[in-house]
Amino acid sequence: MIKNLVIVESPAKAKTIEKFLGEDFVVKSSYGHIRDLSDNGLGIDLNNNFEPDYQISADKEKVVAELKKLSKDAQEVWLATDEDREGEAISWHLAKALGLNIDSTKRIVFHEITKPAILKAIQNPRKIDQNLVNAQQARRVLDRLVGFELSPVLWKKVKPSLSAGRVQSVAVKLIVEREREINSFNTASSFKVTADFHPIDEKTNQIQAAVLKAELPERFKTQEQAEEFLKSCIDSNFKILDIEVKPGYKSPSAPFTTSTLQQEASRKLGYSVTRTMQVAQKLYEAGHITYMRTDSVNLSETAVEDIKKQVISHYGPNYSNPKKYANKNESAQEAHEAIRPTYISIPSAGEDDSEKRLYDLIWKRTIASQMSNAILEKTNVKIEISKNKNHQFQAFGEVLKFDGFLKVYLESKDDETEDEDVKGMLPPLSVGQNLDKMDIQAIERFSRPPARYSEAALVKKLEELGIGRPSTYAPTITTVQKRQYVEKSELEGHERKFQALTLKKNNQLDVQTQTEITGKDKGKLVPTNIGMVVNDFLDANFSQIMDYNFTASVEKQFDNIADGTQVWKEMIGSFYLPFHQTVDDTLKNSERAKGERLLGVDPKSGDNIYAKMGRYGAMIQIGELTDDGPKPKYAKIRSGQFLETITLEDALELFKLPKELGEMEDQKILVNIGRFGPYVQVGKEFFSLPKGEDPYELKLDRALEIILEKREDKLSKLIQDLEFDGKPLQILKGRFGPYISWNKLNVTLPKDVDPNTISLEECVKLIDAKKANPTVKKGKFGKAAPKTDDAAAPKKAAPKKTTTKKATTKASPKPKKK
DNA sequence: CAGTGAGCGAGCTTCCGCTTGACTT
Repeated sequence: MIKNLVIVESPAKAKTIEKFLGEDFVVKSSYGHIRDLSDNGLGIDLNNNFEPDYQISADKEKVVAELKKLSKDAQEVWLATDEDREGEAISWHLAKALGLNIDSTKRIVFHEITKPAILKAIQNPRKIDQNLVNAQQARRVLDRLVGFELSPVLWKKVKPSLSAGRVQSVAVKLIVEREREINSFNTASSFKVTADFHPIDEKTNQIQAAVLKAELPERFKTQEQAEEFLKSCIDSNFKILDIEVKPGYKSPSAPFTTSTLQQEASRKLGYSVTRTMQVAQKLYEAGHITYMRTDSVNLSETAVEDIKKQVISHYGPNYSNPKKYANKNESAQEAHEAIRPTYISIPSAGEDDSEKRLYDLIWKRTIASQMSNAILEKTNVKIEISKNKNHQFQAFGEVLKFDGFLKVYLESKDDETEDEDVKGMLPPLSVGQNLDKMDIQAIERFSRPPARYSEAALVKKLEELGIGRPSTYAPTITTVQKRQYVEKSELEGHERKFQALTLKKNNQLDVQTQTEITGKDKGKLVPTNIGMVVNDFLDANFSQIMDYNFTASVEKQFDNIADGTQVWKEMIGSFYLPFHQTVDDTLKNSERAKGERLLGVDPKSGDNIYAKMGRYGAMIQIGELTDDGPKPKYAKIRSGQFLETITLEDALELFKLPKELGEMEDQKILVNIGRFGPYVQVGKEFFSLPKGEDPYELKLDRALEIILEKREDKLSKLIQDLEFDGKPLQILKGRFGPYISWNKLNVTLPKDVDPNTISLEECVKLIDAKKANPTVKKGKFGKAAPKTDDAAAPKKAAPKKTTTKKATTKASPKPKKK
């Protein structure tokens, strides 16, 4: 018999709260949502005013059963899920699933896990807020409708198994549009002028050792203009025209939210967003940090107080500046605190290096957020050029007068500024002072296209648009890559020439052509061909969903539902009817989307050459498919090439394979690209090219090398070479020990059998046994279902939702035995 | 595994947001 049962969402939270509440309270966790729309079909009754069909999620049946038992036993049940839309819905679903009274069950909320906050919550229970629950139902139903109506359109009009959704499709759109901005970017070059001077002592006229670095605020468009300017410096005198000193300051950043933590961990530690979340989860479970999925920058009062003490004792009272940060983001729901160390007095925590580094980052950011501004003194110096009054050099100086929070932490920036102006201390200077010129340089610089999104930069953008939630940022990025809409870039870059003009101290003008590497980009998000085709199709037909403001506008309506000023089913109705009409129209009227583009004409045959999507990916086609004419020729596009940018020359290049390299053992050596990548072929033997090797560049010697190497590899794995039923039967060394390979069937040998002496009869027995009882492949990742299971596989009783009708038709097995 | 790109049809795929483990190969 228990007095009080409290249900929260996270088990780690349950443990902490149980300690605060004492022995009259048992605290359990629901592990997030426990019910969801049925996954058998749409899960929404369109004929009954969008009535949702909820079911207990398969992996939650155990939890629900346990909670049900405990709640029957308890005198009082307290629903303490998070204080936001989803949390309210979880409470409601719990009440429904556990059979609790919706009107009398106590609902409590807190958004920080501190003893006073919990005790206060217990003092102030309320009822489940049905309006807020309805707002969540609207959100859920809308997402299901959008996802489950759009995806099938893609299956029919683009390719099977694709997906679309309110969040993922817009994420892909951002990446596609950015890539197009880069493609259409016109690089312009201009000349940036920098100069070094020595100050001259006003009394003694001595040239001093100190160096003053200056630059011209304007840039020159042409080399001629730059040269002309440099020449005007030859006989000029230089002197200080003006010195302006201004105070400045820098403020610390707010404590971490999920999104800012992902960004900083990416910039400072090089973690992917998934890695950041995994490491943070570990720290959270160990009790080192507060909850890591949050959109709030708020710190609890006790935390602010603790941090203040920590700052004063470590750095002194001058460094302390306790303050509250306001959330910039309108869509924030602030159910939790910001991400901070649970105990700020512990400066280091974590099991391994990656945990320690992330904790360190969180600790510093948290401390810094409650510290004083850094105070700077900024100096701007103007330098006169006696023979060229149209221009003035400028020098910038920055002196840190008080470091403040910079003692602990400085936020990084996304764009590594190319020629960052070195702002340091300036030498002592005075107005009217003469300067001695050293080298003056005019270097050609190129304008840069916008940067591709990194994972974390995409998260930042999505958050700004109010799209997605802290718990979904990392999964969304995984999804768009899993669907192969987006890839991580691996661009090597190429050389580019630029001009460097130097006016030497001796007034000689030196002109040099130098080279730099440009266009190198690794690990950034790049759209694939299929990503672009799907994006364009959705954008053309479903502009409402693809609008960056779509989420914001439905969020406004969800807010109205939460306020009780809008009825959720009416909101869904007014969205769904026109939306569904568009789906129908698109299915009926739109062409299959292939991203087809006419590249030009084949110089050999005179046929048209197209770039387009085929069943097996992006390809180039020469000639048209007609009823009677010759078949078109096809070639697969190479990775890194795009349907929308590939040139005719590059396309023709693709048809240079298959290529004959020479002969060996009276057979031709061919090189080609197959379904599984590039390979070399001799007779009936195939050899995959090692990764990174270019089949177009492959030479005969290297091909022979590869062939011999691979043959040796195979030989070293061969233990016995036998024959059975007219087909070779081999005993091979494999990753999981010795195995039999025969007729595309692999059988691992039992441990007690010697692979060197096993007889053919024994092998056949093992093969027959395997055929009679093949191991069942289960597991949800089993995308690559083996196609060769000819022996009737006793499929495990179909997991869910196989209607009886389907089951009976399936139950009569089609014997395909040979 | 290895020169696919036609068409038909059955049966499958799919969303977003809450939470953690249990699983591969």
